[in-house]
Amino acid sequence: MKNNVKMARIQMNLTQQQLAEKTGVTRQTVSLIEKGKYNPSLKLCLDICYAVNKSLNELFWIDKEDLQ
Amino acid sequence: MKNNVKMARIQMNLTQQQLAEKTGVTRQTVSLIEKGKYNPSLKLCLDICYAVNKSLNELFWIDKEDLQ
DNA sequence: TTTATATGCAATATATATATTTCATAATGC
DNA sequence: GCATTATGAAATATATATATTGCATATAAA
Repeated sequence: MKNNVKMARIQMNLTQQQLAEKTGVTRQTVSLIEKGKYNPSLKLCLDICYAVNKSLNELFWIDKEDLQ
Repeated sequence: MKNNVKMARIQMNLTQQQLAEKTGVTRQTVSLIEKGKYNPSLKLCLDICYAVNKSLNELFWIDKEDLQ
């Protein structure tokens, strides 16, 4: 589950801890998502989008051929 | 978790059963997602997008003010 | 050298997405 | 009327996202 969360977070000058607080999850969850080790829920994806001012497509889109 | 899955599925002339088969889940899961009773995983959202040829933003975006 | 910050990772616990099975109902065609 | 298809829903089981806690390391600042 590759994504652009880390890049967007850094652009917004947020630490993992700060993004976690803004989205209501723990730092570990943010870390695992950035590392591509989790398959996050839609609600969490949306909360991350709101926190870093990006769209679902910008942060989470993966072309069909590139999934798995 | 309101979304546009049902509309897109019908546009593609797919039954819930057919969409479920294309996305590798059960009919019940498709039903609950269309009804807004589930918070689906990103991978399933992407699989649905591929099946109905829509983007994450088209099917699943919710403005911040409209989430809960 | 110490202290604080940022991140990664591992182990266990909990919540919930999803599967499985079953039943109900409405619509359609025979 | 009966059979089939499409959908909704409920009950229980399973897999996994997420929480919690704790530890390790690197970096920077004091």
